[in-house]
Amino acid sequence: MRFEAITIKDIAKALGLSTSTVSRALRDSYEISPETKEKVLLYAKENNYRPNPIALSLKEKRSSSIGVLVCEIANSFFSQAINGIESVAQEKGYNVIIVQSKEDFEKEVSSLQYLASRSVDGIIFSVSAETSDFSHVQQLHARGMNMVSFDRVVDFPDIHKVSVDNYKAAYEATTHFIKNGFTNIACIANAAYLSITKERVEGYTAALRDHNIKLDPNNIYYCLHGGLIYEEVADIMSQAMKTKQKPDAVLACSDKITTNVMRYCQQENISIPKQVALVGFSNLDLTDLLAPSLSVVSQPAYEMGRIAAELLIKQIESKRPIKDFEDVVLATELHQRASSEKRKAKP
Amino acid sequence: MRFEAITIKDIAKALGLSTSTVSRALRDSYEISPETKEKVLLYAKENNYRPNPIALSLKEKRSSSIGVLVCEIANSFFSQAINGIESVAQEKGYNVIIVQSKEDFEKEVSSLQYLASRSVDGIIFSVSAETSDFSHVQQLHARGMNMVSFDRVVDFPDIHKVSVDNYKAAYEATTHFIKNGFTNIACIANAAYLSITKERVEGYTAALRDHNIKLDPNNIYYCLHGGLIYEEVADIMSQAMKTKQKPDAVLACSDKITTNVMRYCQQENISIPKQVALVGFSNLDLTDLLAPSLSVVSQPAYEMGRIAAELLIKQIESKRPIKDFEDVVLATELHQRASSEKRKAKP
DNA sequence: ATTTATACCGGTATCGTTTGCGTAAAATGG
DNA sequence: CCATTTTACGCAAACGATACCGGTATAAAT
Repeated sequence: MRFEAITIKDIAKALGLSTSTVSRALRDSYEISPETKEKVLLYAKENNYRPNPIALSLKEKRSSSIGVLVCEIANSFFSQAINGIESVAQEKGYNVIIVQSKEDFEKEVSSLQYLASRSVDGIIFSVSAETSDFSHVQQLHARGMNMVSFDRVVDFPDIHKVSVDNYKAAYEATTHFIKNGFTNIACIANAAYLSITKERVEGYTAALRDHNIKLDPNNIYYCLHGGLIYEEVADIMSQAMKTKQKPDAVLACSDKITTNVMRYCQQENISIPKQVALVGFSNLDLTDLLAPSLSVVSQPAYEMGRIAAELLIKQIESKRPIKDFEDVVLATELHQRASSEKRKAKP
Repeated sequence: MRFEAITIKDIAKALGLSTSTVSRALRDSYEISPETKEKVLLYAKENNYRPNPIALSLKEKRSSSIGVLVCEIANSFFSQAINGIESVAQEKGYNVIIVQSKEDFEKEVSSLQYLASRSVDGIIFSVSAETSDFSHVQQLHARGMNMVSFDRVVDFPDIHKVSVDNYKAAYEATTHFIKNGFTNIACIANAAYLSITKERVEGYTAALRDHNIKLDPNNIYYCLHGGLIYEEVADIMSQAMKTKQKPDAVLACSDKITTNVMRYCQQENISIPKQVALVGFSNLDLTDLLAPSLSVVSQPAYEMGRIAAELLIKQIESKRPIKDFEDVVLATELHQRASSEKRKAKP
């Protein structure tokens, strides 16, 4: 079955005009008499005429759609970001095509290829945890695709970037731990290649250094698959809890890692924050309702999505190539809650 | 800036052939000599040729894209469902365009209009909480748009429907309350017009009846805006807690309502389940980590998305109009946790 | 009376691809 | 060696909309 819409030809035939006249009448050209315009407009309205966007795309060589690559839609951070992207896109008459990498490198490559082959006008992307080689992205970019790097940013030049101050976020979270009396702080980070991982680990180590705490490199753990699967995080936690100097606090560097750490502690009857304190990166809106209420670093996901979409669309619609590329860095928020509370008297 | 891709014309020019020959060679037509085919295929591969989907769409009168209308992306149920839809779409070569109604009727109408004007091949939709008049949907459907009704289904004929057994879900949840000794059970439902609301309220009332508990109509509350905003739920809760016979249990009939009820109880220092027990519809994957761990009715969102997408694509690709429309009803799962635990001795 | 201006509108190419039809050259048959 | 078939390719139309390039009719100016 097919959905048949009225075309400019139908109008022309019905009114005994040529297609060009109808087209001009619809676009309110000065060359068309008021009477003809009125007739055409009336007929178009009555028959609910909409210009065929596909024909327009072919002619204008643009599709009025933007692609979004994220690792997973069903993730609070990304769904909020997509929300922001979608809201801007809708305002500007673009539609949004979403693809997921599932933190898988192959799927990321094919997804980007897919977006390009669907001739999107531009792409907003956050690379997968498995991605250490960015050449597929760079190639697309070099071939002229409009792209905005987002969240997990890439560091090649001439590209807009939208991210948060991950260094500061991790620094503040770590400092918060230290101020509350925790000193043996483990850091469970995402895959090592990711920008966010590097920055967060740097913030973590800097905070330790600035507070004269010796860094134990073994206290830093990496999730090669982004902590998407529970076992990855559980293994790390069990490994960490078996070390001689058990960590007394854990900084979980992603949404999934955070919830999986919590789940692990619950299953293993590890009390938070008594045995292990926890601060996690998360954008869920009910972390305050968890047991214990969870200290989180939250990111302005919706805002990031909006900004990324605005930058991309501006670039798409720009007549000449953009020269000045922005590197937007937003602030995170640290919410201090029970999961990282200062310990009561401990001799 | 623009992303320029190679076309069939470029190949033709480069190889001194006509476009039709190239086209046929690429489609492996028997009319083309093996040598020519090889030349064309090689050149195409080397230059990474991809057929322009927009030109194809124009010719074939199909866009290979499907629209999805949900009330909100950043909602665990819908993001999981979208995940399912996207996975099927990707397999079958479709892309997914997502629009949100934000539970707003006007936005729903314009979003559907938008999808139609973007010439999607079909639409999977869940109506907004504010929608009581379905004529905009019905019109689109009558004009030949392929549509699958999903989650909040509409009841007009000749349309595929994918939903869960909401009646049974609410019946089981209510029965669970009763078995655990709760008798004055409030039901906070979504907007009254929605199919899910009707079915859930019916399941709730049936369970009461079957256990010889008199139904107090005042114990049923409706959220006109789907509980999207906190105040809507908070008002209902404060109203409920002011009644002479305070409810001892609350059945929260949507994701947002559930978390907002929890938030209200926390802010007002109402102990769950001591003062009020709670069972909520939710698809979050950390309800077991909440304080108290939350009893939930969860829906197979991913599976629902997959089925809806499969039905829709089958319908799109069907040569003749579909006669048999399916009404897929999946089962929910009731997870019994602390928030609805039986009370200890109470004289 | 001839030119010029203006108002209004049509023809046609174009975007990239597919496809029915036409046809030259090669191959086959007698 | 001629007639017929087969092979292998090109031409052109079509999808819907736009825009350049025209053209005609009427009216005004020379």
